[in-house]
Amino acid sequence: MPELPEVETTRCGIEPHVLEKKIRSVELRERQLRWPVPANLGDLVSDRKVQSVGRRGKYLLIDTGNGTVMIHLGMSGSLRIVPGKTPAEKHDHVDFRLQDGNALRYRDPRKFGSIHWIEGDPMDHPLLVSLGPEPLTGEFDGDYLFRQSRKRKAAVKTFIMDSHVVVGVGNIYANEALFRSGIRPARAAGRVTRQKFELLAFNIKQILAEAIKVGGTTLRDFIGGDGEPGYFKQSLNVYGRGGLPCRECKSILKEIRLGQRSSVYCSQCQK
DNA sequence: ACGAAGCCCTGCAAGC
DNA sequence: TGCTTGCAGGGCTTCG
Repeated sequence: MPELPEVETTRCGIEPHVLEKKIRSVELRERQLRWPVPANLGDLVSDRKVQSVGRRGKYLLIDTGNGTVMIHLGMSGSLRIVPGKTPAEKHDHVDFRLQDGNALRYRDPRKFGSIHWIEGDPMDHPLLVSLGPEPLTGEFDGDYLFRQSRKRKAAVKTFIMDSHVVVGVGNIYANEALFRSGIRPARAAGRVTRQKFELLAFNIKQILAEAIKVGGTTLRDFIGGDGEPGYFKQSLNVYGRGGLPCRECKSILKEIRLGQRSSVYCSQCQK
């Protein structure tokens, strides 16, 4: 389940292997993802040289000069570099064959991901144009969250997971950031104090930055490996620990559902 | 404008 | 052991 740190780790991992490289051809084995992959993607990018590998939220942006390939990994997707002859396995849907003999391989068992072709400025694309700020920039802080949340009755956890508020805060890190900040996930966003939002914004940045840092140490796995950054083993305080004792105060962690997402919190530590 | 619910898909776990 | 059922999950879309 790629969250923003995994997407950024993926971006860093593939960048040195595709930047300035020419795409020779594209093999589409499965076009039915979240949205259909353009059938003529191969024609559009063949013989094009990759100009940059960017990211906006959880969308990867591969600029080929005449347009941009926009890739989302959904929750089970991965992108990795494989030697050209590596046989495709069951869920390996797309290969971008590179001039150097390697291929950039897209795998996505659950097909929640997507691949778009964008001409013109990718930031004008409907899926990107109304996204909230990047969490690791100065634009995102406690004051921003406070201002955006006034009169909002939605649960604060749902609020910070809304990509129109801020991008890249998935379920796992939302749970963890709220725990660290001492805020109950179900609390109405409009009733969270400015001070608590300062803390929350700080913790979101901290957690995402930590995860990206750890992900960076496993970059070698991107070549030929399974493409799974190993940082996931990091100890989580609440996510996946419903019914278990809180690591801080030992009381039993509660698990509820908010917006159809599992939410775990400590009723002692979080108010 | 906001919020709640629905939907897409597959692997895995639990139940029989 | 093998089959069936249920569920998780990102995020867009639809409906109220």
